[in-house]
Amino acid sequence: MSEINVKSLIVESATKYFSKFGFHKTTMDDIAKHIHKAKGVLYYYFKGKEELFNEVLKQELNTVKIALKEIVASDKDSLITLKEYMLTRLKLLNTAVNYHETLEADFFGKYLFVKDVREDFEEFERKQLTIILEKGKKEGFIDVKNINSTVNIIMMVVNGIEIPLFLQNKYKEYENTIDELSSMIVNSLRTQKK
Amino acid sequence: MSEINVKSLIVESATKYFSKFGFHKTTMDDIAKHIHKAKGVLYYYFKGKEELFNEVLKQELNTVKIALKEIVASDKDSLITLKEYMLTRLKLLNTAVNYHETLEADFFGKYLFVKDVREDFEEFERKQLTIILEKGKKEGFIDVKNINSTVNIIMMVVNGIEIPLFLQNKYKEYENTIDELSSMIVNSLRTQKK
DNA sequence: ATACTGACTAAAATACGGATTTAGTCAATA
DNA sequence: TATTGACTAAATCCGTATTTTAGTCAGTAT
Repeated sequence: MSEINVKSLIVESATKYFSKFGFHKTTMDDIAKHIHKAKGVLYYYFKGKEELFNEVLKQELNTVKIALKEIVASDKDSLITLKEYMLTRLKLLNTAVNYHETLEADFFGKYLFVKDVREDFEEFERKQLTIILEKGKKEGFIDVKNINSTVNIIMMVVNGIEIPLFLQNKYKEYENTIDELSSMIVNSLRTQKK
Repeated sequence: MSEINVKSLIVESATKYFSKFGFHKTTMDDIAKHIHKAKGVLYYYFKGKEELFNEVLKQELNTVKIALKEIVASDKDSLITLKEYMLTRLKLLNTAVNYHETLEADFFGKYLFVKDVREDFEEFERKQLTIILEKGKKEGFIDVKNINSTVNIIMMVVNGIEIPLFLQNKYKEYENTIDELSSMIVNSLRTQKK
């Protein structure tokens, strides 16, 4: 029975509950009962509920990270890569319900304990975008004076639309618009033929 | 005393209070006392608190509308007009505190009574952007296949960044990024020289 | 030492009743 | 038509009692 890692069982169960009911409506007892253990064992593996949630969130974002890394690593035209990156990012995050819950962290004082994981993800994204833009610049497809500032803009746009998209469930409705928005941004970076 | 329009006195006073304390922290009595009238008189001119707030919000947005109309009516290059439109829009809305309060309308069930005014403003903006793009298309500066769809994108972007900008007071911090974002969007619409 | 239990505690969330505030009404008045 | 101010009903506030739940820990088993 304990040949299977209990810690990962806990995370698995926690993922189910947090995803379905959210952080507040999930109790540590729910999770413990679900894996037929006493509640105390959760505190053997995790400092507390917040740390456990962070772990779940981290794993959720990790699958997104992996997919995005793959896109960035591809040897396609960097303009295509950028568009794919944006579309995939939004598509995958659209199903990341625990991430959705933490969106409130930015706008209220809520979910402050999730700051580290969110910042880590943001840093990751900045890095990937920088890689894409640098590659594009080197190859001559992309023309930007200041890469860092361009990254800021893209981050601002993709972060900005998250709330209407995810918290108001408008993703499907706006899918087309998102696609065209991505194209638009990519176009504005395309090296002009003079 | 009543040669001056009492209705506008009420709105003036209401504007002060709503702007300073917000909708919930302002009482009808506050407003009435401030103009040395009995509370009942407010209900002679307005159906209730919500209608009064709507009137205040309407006027607040109206000054923005007027400024934006002026920009759209100018005979500058339509690409410049578009950029000016976006920057002015954000700059003016940044100080529209009652509008800020209604931003929550979108993301919670709160402030539903403000729906009409918000929708009216959105319609106004779509109209202005359409005018700019059509003019640009006619003059050959702007190259878009579908104007309506481009309007959607621009609306999505400018609406999207409102929350971080206004509710988190990041306007000053992001002023540069906003400027570059506007340039970027404008650039993506610029007719390519082939 | 490692993994786990389950009773225990303290803190947070919830429920509730009573007091207070406040939105909205209306008959009277000028 | 414009305004008053007392009145009502609804919402908010507030303290408190109750319940739920996060987190602890001494003890058990392996």
